[in-house]
Amino acid sequence: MPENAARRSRADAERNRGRVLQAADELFAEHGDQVQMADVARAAGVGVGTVYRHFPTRQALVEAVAEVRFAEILRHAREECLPLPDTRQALAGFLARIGRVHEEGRGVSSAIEAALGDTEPRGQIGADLLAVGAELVERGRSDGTLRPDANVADLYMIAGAVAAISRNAVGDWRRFIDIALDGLGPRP
Amino acid sequence: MPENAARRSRADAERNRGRVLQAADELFAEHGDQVQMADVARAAGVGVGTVYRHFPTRQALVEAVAEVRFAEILRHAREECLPLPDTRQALAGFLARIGRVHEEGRGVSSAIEAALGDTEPRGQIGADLLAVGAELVERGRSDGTLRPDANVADLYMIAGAVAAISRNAVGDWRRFIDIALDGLGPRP
DNA sequence: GCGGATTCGGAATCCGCTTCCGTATCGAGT
DNA sequence: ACTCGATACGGAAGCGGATTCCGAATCCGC
Repeated sequence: MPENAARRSRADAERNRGRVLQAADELFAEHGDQVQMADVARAAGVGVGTVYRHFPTRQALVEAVAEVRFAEILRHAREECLPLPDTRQALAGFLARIGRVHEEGRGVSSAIEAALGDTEPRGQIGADLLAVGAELVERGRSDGTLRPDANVADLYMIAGAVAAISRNAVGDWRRFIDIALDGLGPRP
Repeated sequence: MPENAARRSRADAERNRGRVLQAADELFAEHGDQVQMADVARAAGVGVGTVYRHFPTRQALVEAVAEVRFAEILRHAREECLPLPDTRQALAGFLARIGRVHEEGRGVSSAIEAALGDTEPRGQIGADLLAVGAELVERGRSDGTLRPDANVADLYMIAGAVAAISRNAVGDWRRFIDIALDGLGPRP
């Protein structure tokens, strides 16, 4: 079941792409930014040339790994958080997943920051995440979980903060989520 | 007035160190991470070898620049924030200075993050900043500006978040400061 | 003003990302 | 099943930037 026959005709190429991506994910997670392209190639059992065939640049590889992580965050948000009846819990669960992913994949995370200067995803997944966030914030505003002037940008900003805190192990990000959501709650 | 005669006997060395530091500060602030050691040397009017004599590594140079910025934050905190009678204003002013410094020196800031994986200072200045923060938090707890369980680690964490947000231009960090301080305020 | 110690300058070296191209493999058509 | 053009592979060479090295220049106590 080739995802797109016009784009990728050969099966071995697809398989190698997957191997490289997985090897990169694991190595980045374990050794962080200091992983070299040659290491990735060796771990994936291919030559450097092959790595570059699929990911034209080190940064592109890092982004591809990042996209996998963000896709997971999006899936979790849609399937686990949106259904929760308590909006506060939904928001906390969403942010907590971001914290956890960045904490576990600290290496990936810092590699992304180093490569992109920003930890948030772009493209389709980014847009979808924003949409889910907007929905949660809207719900929060109408059910009184959030103050009336709360908006997606606030959530986005807090998400970035959670990512930075967990990535750098600068403190207890779970506590931070509580503080931030209290701050975004209705004014007394 | 040699700061330490035993450590630095020759005056020209001291002068060159200063030139390099200043050139690096300006270049990092303007061009960010992409500045090369040779650029710094040229801008400072010295050879690369001289840069390396004073800062054994690119990272060491970045850290030295960072220390200058953090010293400025510390000075501001002590002289401008501590004297403020309103603790909330003092905390906001402290955090705002962090935001501003990171916003203006975005290049330095990301270079630091790239080099250290963390944006907070170490050593004496770091300890002093922590002490000032502790004093502010203590005041806030006793005068009711902050909730009873607030602690320095919370402030430290929020400071890290402000730094990350302003560095990455991920949102309005002034608004974030308000939200975070509301969250750290007394529970209703 | 002299001499040893210290610092300077920048060419040479090292290292990691990226490119290039001859070789190996795939798979559509027969 | 076999052939052939197209596609992908591997890894050596190219390149750019950080770091090292060492002879020349400069400083400072005497």
